[in-house]
Amino acid sequence: MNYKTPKCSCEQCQLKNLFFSHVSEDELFDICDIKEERTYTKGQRILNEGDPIDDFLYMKEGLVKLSKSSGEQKDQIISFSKPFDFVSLLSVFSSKVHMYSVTALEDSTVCVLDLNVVKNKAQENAMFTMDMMVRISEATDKIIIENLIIRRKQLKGRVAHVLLYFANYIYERDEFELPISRREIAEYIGMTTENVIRTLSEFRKDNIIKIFGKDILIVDKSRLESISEFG
Amino acid sequence: MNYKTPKCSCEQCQLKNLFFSHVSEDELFDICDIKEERTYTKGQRILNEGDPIDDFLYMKEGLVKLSKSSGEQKDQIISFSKPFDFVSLLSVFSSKVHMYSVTALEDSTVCVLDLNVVKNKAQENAMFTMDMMVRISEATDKIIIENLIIRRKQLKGRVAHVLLYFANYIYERDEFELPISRREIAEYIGMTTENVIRTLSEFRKDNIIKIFGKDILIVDKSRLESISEFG
DNA sequence: AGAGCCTTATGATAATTATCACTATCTAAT
DNA sequence: ATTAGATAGTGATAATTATCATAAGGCTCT
Repeated sequence: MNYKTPKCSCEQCQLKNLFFSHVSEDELFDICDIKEERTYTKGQRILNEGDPIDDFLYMKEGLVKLSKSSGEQKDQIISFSKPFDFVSLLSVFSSKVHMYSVTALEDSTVCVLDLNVVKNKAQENAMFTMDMMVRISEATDKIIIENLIIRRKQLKGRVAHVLLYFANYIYERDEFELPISRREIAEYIGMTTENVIRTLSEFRKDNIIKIFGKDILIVDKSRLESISEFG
Repeated sequence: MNYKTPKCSCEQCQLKNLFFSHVSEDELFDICDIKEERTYTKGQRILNEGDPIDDFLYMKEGLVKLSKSSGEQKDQIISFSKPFDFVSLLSVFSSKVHMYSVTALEDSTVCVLDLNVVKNKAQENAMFTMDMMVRISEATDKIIIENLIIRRKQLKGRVAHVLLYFANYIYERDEFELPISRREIAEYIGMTTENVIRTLSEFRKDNIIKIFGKDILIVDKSRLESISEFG
C-alpha cells in the first residue's frame, strides 16, 4: 500500500469553493464522507493508461504529468496538472478506462472521490454538473491550445516556451527546479533529448539562462520570450 | 442574409435521439421551438474566432473545419466536424467568445439553438447536462488523441494518415473527393504545402493512390496503412 | 478572351532536426 | 566505496523538412 488515507473535514477545505459551489452542506457531506487523500512521492505512478476508472481524482498538492505511451517505449507527455486541476479529467465521464498515465513529478497529494458517487450527484444536481463541465472544457481547451502553440514553433522556440511555462504558469518565479528530465521535456515538445540538451546549453552560453543541473535561473526573460515567439 | 430558416419538427428528427435522450417531450418542444437551421455553401465562414458566443450549434449535414489563425496569415486546422458533431463545442460553456473559426468545406447545414435556452435547460436537467458533458469530453478527447497521433509521425506518415482519416472516418469509401486543398492538409498536419504535394505525388508514382485533382482513389490501402504507422 | 489570382506541381538548395557515437555525471543499490 | 544504469552533455554526420524559384493549370471577373 503506497498511500495514506487521512480523512479531511470539507467544511474548512478550500477545495469546497473551487469544486462544489453548487452543492449543499448535506450533499457535501455525502461526497466528503467517502473522500480520501493519497500521497505519492516523486516519480510514483498514480494511474496507468488502460486502468479501469473507479475514482474521481483531483490535485491537492504537488505536480503530475499526463502521458501516453505509443508503442515501443516512446512516451508523449500531454500536459501537467497542478493543485485544483482534475487529474482523471479527460476520460472520466466518457470512457471506462484511463486514456493516459499519470505520474507524480513532485511529492503530490491527490483527493480521491468515488466516481459513482460523483456521477450520482451529477445526475441529480445540474448546477454541479454544469460546474464540472465548464471546468472540464476549460482544461481540455487549454491542452488543445497549448499543443497548437508548441507545434507552430521550432526547436528553440519550443524549449524557450517550456521554460517560460514552468516559470510563469507553474512556479511563478524565474528561478526554479525543473520537475522533469531533459528527456521528458523532449517528450512534451516532440523533439529529441539531445536537441533539448543542446538548446539549453546554447541558452546558457548566450547568457539567457543559468543551469545547475535541474536548477534553472532565467537571466534574460525578454530574450527568452522573443525566442519563444519568433524562434 | 446567407441562410434559410425552415423550422423542423423535432418529433421525427433523428437528432432527438442523439442529443436529447433525457429531455421530455415538453422540454424538447421548448428547445426545438427556438431552433433554426442554417445552410452554408462550400467555403463560407460559419463562425469567426473571437466572435461572441450566442448560439449552440451542431452539424446536421456536410463537413466543416475548425481552425485558428496564429498571427500573420498562418492558420492551423484543429479538427473536422461531421453530422451529429457539436460545432461550437469546445468553448461553448467555458468562454464568452469562440476560440476557433469554423468554415464549411462542403455545403453544410447547421442546427442552431439559443445558447441561453440550452444553458437553462442544462441547469435544471442534470441528465441532459451529463449527456452533453460526455459528448463534449468524447469530442475533445478525440481531438487531443488525433493530435498526438499526428505529431509522432513524420511527413509521409502524416499525409498517409490524413488520407486514411478521410477514407475511413469521413467518407467510409476508398474513393473520395478531398474536401480540402493541399495547403489545408499542410495546415492540419503541420507541414508545408510543397511537401504535402510532393508526398502525394510520390504516393501516386508508387501506385499507392490515384490522383485526379481533388479526387483521390486509394489503390493500395495496406501499403498506405503501413506508411501511416511506420513512416 | 484575357488578366489576375490561387492552387498544384517540381527542382535545387538551405535550414532544421535526428541519429549515432562517445564521455561525463549523477543516483540507487549492494 | 563501487558498480550499474540512467541522465546530461557534445560532436560529426545523416536524414528530414523548409525555403525559394519557377511554371503549368484552373478559376473568377470583367
